[in-house]
Amino acid sequence: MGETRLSRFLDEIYQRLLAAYGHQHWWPANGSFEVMVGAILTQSAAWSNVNKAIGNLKKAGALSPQAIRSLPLAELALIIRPCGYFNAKAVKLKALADWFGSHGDNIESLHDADIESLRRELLAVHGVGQETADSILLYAVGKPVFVIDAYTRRIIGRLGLLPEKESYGVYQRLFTANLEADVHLYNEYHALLVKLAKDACRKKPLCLQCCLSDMCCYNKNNNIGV
DNA sequence: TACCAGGAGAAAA
DNA sequence: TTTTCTCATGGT
Repeated sequence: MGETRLSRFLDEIYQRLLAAYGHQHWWPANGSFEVMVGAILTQSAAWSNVNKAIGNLKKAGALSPQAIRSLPLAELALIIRPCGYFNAKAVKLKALADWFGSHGDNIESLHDADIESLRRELLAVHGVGQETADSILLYAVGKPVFVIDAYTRRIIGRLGLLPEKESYGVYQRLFTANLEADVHLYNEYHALLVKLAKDACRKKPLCLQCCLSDMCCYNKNNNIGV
């Protein structure tokens, strides 16, 4: 990756966010399988509610791939009820546990797999879309994959780098083509974007908090296409 | 009361 | 192929 104005700009964003918020210590979970479960449960759900559902799974002794596979669907749904969409997510968790089982319930077995084939496998699992697959690859498996979510779109869109409705792949390439493929960097960068978006004021479209407020409309000011 | 939260799959157009 | 609908609890 060459040093470009865009890569310097993305690095500047990262440095400012890190200075403003510090390390985020993501993903907030104990172990890789808990990360995978959280990635499903957090779909269109507030993390506080996901925490309740994960707490319920722990209390029920059901936070393992074996337990999720063996629990009756209705019982699993009841356990994860606080995070919403519980019937749909119970089906998704079972599909994920089945997939993990096909790898021997062993995260180590995934470490040597190449990213693209592993991503294709995950996308074929019911309930796993691009964001969920990439969250699992980055935060559970430890692959250098940049996660794009609604928060990332909102911030990058408001900075003027890309239209908010641009495709997932284009958003992902914005980061991967301009940053070193580094697991720690991708981990922290995404977490910091989420932190900023949660702090930002939704009622003011260009209010991105003080640390980035002067960087808005980068594309217009610098005439750089991405 | 209404809106939103660390999406994705299925159905309809 | 693209858009719309559905899934649903809990906090603000």
